[in-house]
Amino acid sequence: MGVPKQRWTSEEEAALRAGIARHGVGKWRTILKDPEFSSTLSSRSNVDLKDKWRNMNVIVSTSSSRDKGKNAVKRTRTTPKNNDHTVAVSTVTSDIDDGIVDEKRVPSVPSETQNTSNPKKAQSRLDNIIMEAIKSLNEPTGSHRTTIANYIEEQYWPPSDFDHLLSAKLKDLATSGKLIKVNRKYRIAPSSPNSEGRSPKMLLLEDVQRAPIKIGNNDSRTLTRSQVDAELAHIATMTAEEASAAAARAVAEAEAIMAEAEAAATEAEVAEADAQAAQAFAEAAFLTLKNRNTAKLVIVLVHESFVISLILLSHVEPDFIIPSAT
DNA sequence: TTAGGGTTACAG
DNA sequence: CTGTAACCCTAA
Repeated sequence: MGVPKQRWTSEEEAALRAGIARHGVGKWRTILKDPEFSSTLSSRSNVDLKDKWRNMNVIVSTSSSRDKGKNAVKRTRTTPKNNDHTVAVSTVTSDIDDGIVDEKRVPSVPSETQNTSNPKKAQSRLDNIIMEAIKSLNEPTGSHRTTIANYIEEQYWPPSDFDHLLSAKLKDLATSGKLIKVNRKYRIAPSSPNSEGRSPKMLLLEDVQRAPIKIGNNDSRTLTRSQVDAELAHIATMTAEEASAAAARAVAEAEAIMAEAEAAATEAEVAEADAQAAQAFAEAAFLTLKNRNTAKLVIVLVHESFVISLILLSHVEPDFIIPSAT
């Protein structure tokens, strides 16, 4: 028929992103009904939104596979060893004031002191986040620092000194040629040296130092609502800095635990072990965070890799979700 | 209505 | 031919 394929325009993509930021992932119908986006997305159905979002989140398996060998590997498959942990996320609560996004990813930014053991992927996570932000903003003339900061604040949970870090990083990236600065606006350099190694929206918890952490493998089942509430109450009294520091430590420990779980899974080399390890990891991670007085924790398990998302907000309803794998 | 698998159209 | 993005189908 006359409409071969309706390619998504950047306006539509922006509307979708904004809609998701406002209503959350999965609320396609809601987004569509929002007068704010209904106009630009008038020619799209809720299913279209879902599909588009899926496409935008496709895990880019860092190509490098189309050389001479024929890698018939699915792109969603990550190699068991030294692989990356895709952090995606989802969840949310919404009753907070407007402007608060439901979906946040947690960058382990607070401690920018971890690149001592990996000169290869020298890029820090913040760098990746910045690149992603600029890419997502997709402004033809580049984006202002404030715009970038705003985007990151919506997508992640920035540390208190984030603005300062951002400025430093932007300057650094511009100096190193990864970004081009024009009239106070930053844009991705055309031939970015690492144009291959970036996954659009994945944050990686990577190469964690193995730590002697023991996974409490018992009946530490899902915590009850009241337990979480109690923790929450405690959190409410914490200062942003305290919570921030606690979260940073929690993330570090969670990463270590993840390394453990991953090792276990590798040894067992069985899908089932995968699930078990993931389960153990989830429980351990949660306990760790619980002890750290984290306000809100959301753990999502996915079949192929362990996906963990930690959300720290001081005054929101706690969510605790552990969908089963497979 | 949504999530996920499958199919088709298009570009490189 | 292959990979990607839009679109379709259907179970839950």
